Amino acid sequence: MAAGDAGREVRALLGLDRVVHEPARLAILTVLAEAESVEFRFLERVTGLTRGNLSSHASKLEEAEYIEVEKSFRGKVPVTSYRITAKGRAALEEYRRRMRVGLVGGTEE
Amino acid sequence: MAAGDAGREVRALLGLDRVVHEPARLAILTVLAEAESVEFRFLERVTGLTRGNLSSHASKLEEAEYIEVEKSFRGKVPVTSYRITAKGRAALEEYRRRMRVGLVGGTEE
DNA sequence: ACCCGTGGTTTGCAATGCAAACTTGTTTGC
DNA sequence: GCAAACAAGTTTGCATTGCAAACCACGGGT
Repeated sequence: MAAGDAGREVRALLGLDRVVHEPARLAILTVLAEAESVEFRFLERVTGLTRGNLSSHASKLEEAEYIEVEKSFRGKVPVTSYRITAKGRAALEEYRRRMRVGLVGGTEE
Repeated sequence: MAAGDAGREVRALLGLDRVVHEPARLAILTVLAEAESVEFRFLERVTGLTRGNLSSHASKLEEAEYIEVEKSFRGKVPVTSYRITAKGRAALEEYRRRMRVGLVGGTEE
């Protein structure tokens, strides 16, 4: 019945950041937002993504400068760690804001 | 620091219904969820989508049986109206639930 | 008769998500 | 000490899909 002013909320959905909107990347950013630094293997386990997908989504987040990558060695084995950037955190916050606005009436009826 | 149990919430994101997840379709469903029946032109205005996109997204929602289409005439001009189905409403509710779970900590820090 | 506006649908292209194959290096078995 | 298996990611190929632009059908002016 609030269809008259649904326009504003609904358009918030249309403006969602596509980079963040992809579930795999949203999952990655969500995890990174809660820790200083997260290792590839940990992300793999916690998200359940395959290595391939995790790798390519991480690359896309890196291109967008939403995360930073740190490559090092633990002993002799390579370890890749990720860290969310300020830009990434801002994008995630904005995404959440928009999504919350768009999810109007989730509790009603 | 709640990274230990982040897995459950994060995986909720990975299970998001792709049909609903597309912003244009989420917008359409959101509007339809709030009214008995909605006309094409109204949807066009309120979402800001082009006719082409609106038409094809509506087709996809119809294929998924999330909405029903009613074609009629107002005088001599064709009018297409959409109505959300029970299945569509359920899918939208489930989507919102998952998204809310996944959007953990949106207010913190 | 012709052009314009309304109400949609179809088409073509460029982007992208996913899984499977590949790469680089290390450890283990014999 | 050499080959096979394993670890940690990355790259590739394909099939899907979202978007915009072109298209179609029809009624009303002029």
